[in-house]
Amino acid sequence: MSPSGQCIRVLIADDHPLMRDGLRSMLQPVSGLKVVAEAADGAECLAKFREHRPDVAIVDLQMPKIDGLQVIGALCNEYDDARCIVLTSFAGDARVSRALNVGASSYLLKTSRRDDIIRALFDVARGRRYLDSDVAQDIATHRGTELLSAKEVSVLRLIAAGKRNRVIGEELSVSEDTIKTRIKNILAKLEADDRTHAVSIAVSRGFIDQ
Amino acid sequence: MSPSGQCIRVLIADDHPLMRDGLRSMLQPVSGLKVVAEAADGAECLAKFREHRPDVAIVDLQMPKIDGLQVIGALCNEYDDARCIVLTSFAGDARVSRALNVGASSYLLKTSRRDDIIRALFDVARGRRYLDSDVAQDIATHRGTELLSAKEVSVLRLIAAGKRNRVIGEELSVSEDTIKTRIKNILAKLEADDRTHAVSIAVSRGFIDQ
DNA sequence: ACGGAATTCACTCTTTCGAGTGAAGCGGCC
DNA sequence: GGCCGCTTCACTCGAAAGAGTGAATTCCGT
Repeated sequence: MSPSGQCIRVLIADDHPLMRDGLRSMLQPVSGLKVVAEAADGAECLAKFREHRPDVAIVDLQMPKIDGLQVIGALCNEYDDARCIVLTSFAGDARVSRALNVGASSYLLKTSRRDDIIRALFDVARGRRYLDSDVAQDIATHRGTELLSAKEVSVLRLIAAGKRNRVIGEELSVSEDTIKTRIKNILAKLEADDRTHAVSIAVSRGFIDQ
Repeated sequence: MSPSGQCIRVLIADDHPLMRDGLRSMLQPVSGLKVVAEAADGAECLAKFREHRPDVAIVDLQMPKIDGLQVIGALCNEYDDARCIVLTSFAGDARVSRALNVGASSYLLKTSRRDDIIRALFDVARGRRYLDSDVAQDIATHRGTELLSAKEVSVLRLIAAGKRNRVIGEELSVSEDTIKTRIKNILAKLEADDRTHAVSIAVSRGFIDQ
């Protein structure tokens, strides 16, 4: 059933004690699964993974110290057979894409049903990917749309902070006209009506946080 | 220990199965507490509360069908002795204030430690209020700042949707100049630099969602 | 090396924003 | 009644934003 023919060994990484309790009590009664470690932040997650080498790690994206994305990236880099499942509160195609790009095998929402989570665990342990139909739908919807470049995201963040184009240009060491061009491209890519709308869309789709 | 001298009877309302599991398994071993019902949405929460009349209800704010705020408002209206604890993922002084205004006795974040949640339950069951130091700090910081009026919030929502002042005026059936005045007041109250900044602040402080 | 995409900057022109100011009606509260 | 905050509307004016175009540059993959 698991790569080792025994139980699938699971690591849980989430900064919410409640969520860890919920996961553990959900997985406990399932035969073929065994929670071997828990972590409350990114650094602890890395350490516990290296110590226990679980078959699957369930990782929240927003964690103290080290971001979940970085943790997954580091683990997948370090171990070819690392299998990570993202379990987070927020959808948004950009977040999903980034997670899959750094090596995650699955992206689950915390609203998921028990069955989906358990099925994802078994699928991922076998080396498959598992995507929720909602989540898959989400990326499919925006597949044609180009993701924003890093520079465009940095502009968006400064826009959200209330900076004017001239100030943004100074902070990023480019001309105000360049900022205008970037914003024009951002508006086109996000199909936004103006800068404010763009920030709203970017937040809901996960390009920028908060 | 509880109002009835027996166990404190608890209702859990949360649309996340994981979170309900976590709460139940956290509260189960605590003597003096007993989870008597669970609900996965607002309507179910109302029904289960009326059926079981728990001593304390732990309610998530974002739930399907009926919003947590409305549920708490209805319950506190219906029963003088209804005690509700908000347990949610998001901080933000506006959200906290609204919850307390409709009758909630406590506002906890899902990042809370087990001890805090259990202490809140016992305090609230005794008719006291319980506020996390972080949360209390949050409202204290913005105490001097006036909350936004309903009309101002409606303008903010339309701004976030990318509408221009003229269009917002048409949709709300007032003149564009009135919209400008409202925005000016919003910017002053939120100490925002421009409309985009105002939306960012409003989202993070819980005046508008998503 | 070549083509293409991304990036940068410039210039014009119209619309929109936001500051500043003033004024008037409405409602609650002391 | 009088104060105060909310709401409404009006008018001016300068600053900022966004549309539209064009063009040079760098970087990347084939």
